[in-house]
Amino acid sequence: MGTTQLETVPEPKYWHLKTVIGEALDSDFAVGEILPNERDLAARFGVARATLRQALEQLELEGRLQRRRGVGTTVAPPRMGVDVSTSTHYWPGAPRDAWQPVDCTNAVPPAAVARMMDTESDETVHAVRRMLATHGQPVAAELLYVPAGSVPELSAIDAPSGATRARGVLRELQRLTLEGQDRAVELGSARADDAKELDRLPGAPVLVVTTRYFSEGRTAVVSVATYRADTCRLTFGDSGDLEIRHHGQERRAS
Amino acid sequence: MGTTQLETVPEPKYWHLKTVIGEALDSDFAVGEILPNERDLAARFGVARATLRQALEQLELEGRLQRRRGVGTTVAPPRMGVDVSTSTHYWPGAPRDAWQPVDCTNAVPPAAVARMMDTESDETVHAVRRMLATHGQPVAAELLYVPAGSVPELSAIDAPSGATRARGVLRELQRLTLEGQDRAVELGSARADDAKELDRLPGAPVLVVTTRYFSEGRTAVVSVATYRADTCRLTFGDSGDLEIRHHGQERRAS
DNA sequence: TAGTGGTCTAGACCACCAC
DNA sequence: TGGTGGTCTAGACCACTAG
Repeated sequence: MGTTQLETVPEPKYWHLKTVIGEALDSDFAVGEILPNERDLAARFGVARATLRQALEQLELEGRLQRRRGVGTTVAPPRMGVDVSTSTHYWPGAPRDAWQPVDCTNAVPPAAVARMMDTESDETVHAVRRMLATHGQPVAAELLYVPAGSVPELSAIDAPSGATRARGVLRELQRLTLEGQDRAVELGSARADDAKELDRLPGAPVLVVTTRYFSEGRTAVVSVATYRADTCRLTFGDSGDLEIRHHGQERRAS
Repeated sequence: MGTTQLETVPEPKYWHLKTVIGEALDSDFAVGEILPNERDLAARFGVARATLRQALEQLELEGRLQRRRGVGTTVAPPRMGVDVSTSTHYWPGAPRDAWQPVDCTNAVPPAAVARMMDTESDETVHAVRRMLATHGQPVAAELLYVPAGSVPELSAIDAPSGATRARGVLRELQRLTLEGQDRAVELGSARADDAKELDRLPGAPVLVVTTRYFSEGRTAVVSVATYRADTCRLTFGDSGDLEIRHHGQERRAS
C-alpha cells in the first residue's frame, strides 16, 4: 500500500519511561540512593502515578530498584550470585551447608510434591523449613519434604517440632547414600508465609527451585526453595575447577 | 464463622481474588477453556477492572492463564520442561542441538557481556541469533556472542550475515575444545526484539540464562538465552542418567 | 504526625483479532 | 465491525515507617 506510516508505532508510555529512568539510574544515581517519590516523579514526567508505577515495577522486577512502603524507592545493588550448582552432591544439611534450619512439622505435601515421591497422596511427611541469608539479608526460603521412610531412626527423637527436630531430620538424612538429584527452576509468586520470611509482599516474584534427591532407587527428599527474584541470580558452576565468583565490576559515574 | 475477627488482617482484594479464581481453575475449567472477559469477571466479583486484572496478571505470571489481546483469556497447559542441563558438554550448534539459527550480524556486545569475555569493551563480535521452539510454540530466543578470535577460519566465508553465516559460525565453533561452562539464571523482562520473536509483549517476564563457554583458557562464547517464564520450566538433569518428564513417572538407567 | 509506597475505583481510549 | 485485552488517567484511601 502506498501510504507511508512515517509516524511511528506508539510505544507505550510506561515502556519509554522505564527506558528513560533506567538510563538515568546508570548515569545519575549511585547504589542505595533514594529516588524522588512516586507523585513527584509522575508529575515530573507528566504522567499519571499508575503509569509511573508500571515503569518502576518493571525496573524492580529487573532488580534495578528496591521499593519499601513507608520508606521510599532506592537504587538496588547488583544481584548477588547464589550458587545452586547441582554438582555439589550432598544432602541438605551437609557440613558446608549455609542454610539455617528453622522448623519442622508433620504435613501432607501438596499434590504436585506427592506426585514426585513414592508416597500416598495423603501420607504425612516431615516438612523441614530452612532459610538462607547472606549479609543479613534473607535470600531464600525452603521447604523440605522428607517421607518418614527416609529417616527411619528418627522416631526415637523426642523433639516434636521446631529447629531441634529439623536438625535431627537433616542429621538422619546424612546416613543415606545420595545417588543423584534432579532439578527444575521456574518463576513463581511468593506465598504469604514465604513472602513474610523473605521480607517481601505476598505475590512478589520468586524463582522456585524444585529438587529431587534420590537414594536407594527412590525419591528420598523433595525440596522446594523459593529465591527472591529481585535480588538473586542463581549460578550453576560447572566442572568444579572454574571460579568466577562475584563482582569485580566498577560502578558509578557523575 | 460465628466469631468476629476483630483483628482483621486486611488481605488485599486482588490477592483474595487470585486465590478464588485459582481454585475455580482447578475445579471448573479445562485446559484451553476460555474465561469470561475481564469486564464481566470484574462485575461478577464486584471489583474494578484494574483490580481484577491484578489478579489475572499474577495467575498469568504463575503460568496458569494465558491472555491474548483481541482474543481472550484461556486456561494455560502445565509448563513444559526445557532441558538446560549443564552436563551436556557440547558447543552450541552441536549435532543434537534443537536450536534454530536465525541470523548473524556483527555487533559490539553490551558492557555486561564484554566484561565476561576477554575482549575490549568496544570490540565487535559475531552475534548469532537462534530460536528454540517446541510443538510450534516459540520458547526461547538466544543471542550468542562469539569473538572473532574464537572462529579464526571464518573470514573465508562470504555470507556476510543471515542464517547461512550463523550456521557457519556455529560450525567453526565445533573445532574448538570445550573445557567447561558456567551458567546463571535470573529473572528479566523481554526486550522489544525478543518479545516479538517469543510472541509476547515487551516487558513480559522471562528467565534469562547466561552461559559462558570456555576454551583454551579463555571465554570463547557468551550466550544470553531468554526463555518465556510463563510457559517454561528449566530442568537440570543430573548425572545424565536421570530422566524426569511429567507426572510422576521416573526412569533410571546407568 | 507527615510522608512513603500499596491498593482500589470508575471511567476512557487504543491495538489487535475474528467474523 | 464488535469484542478482547492493553494502556492511561485523576482521583481516593490505606498500611507502613520514621522523626
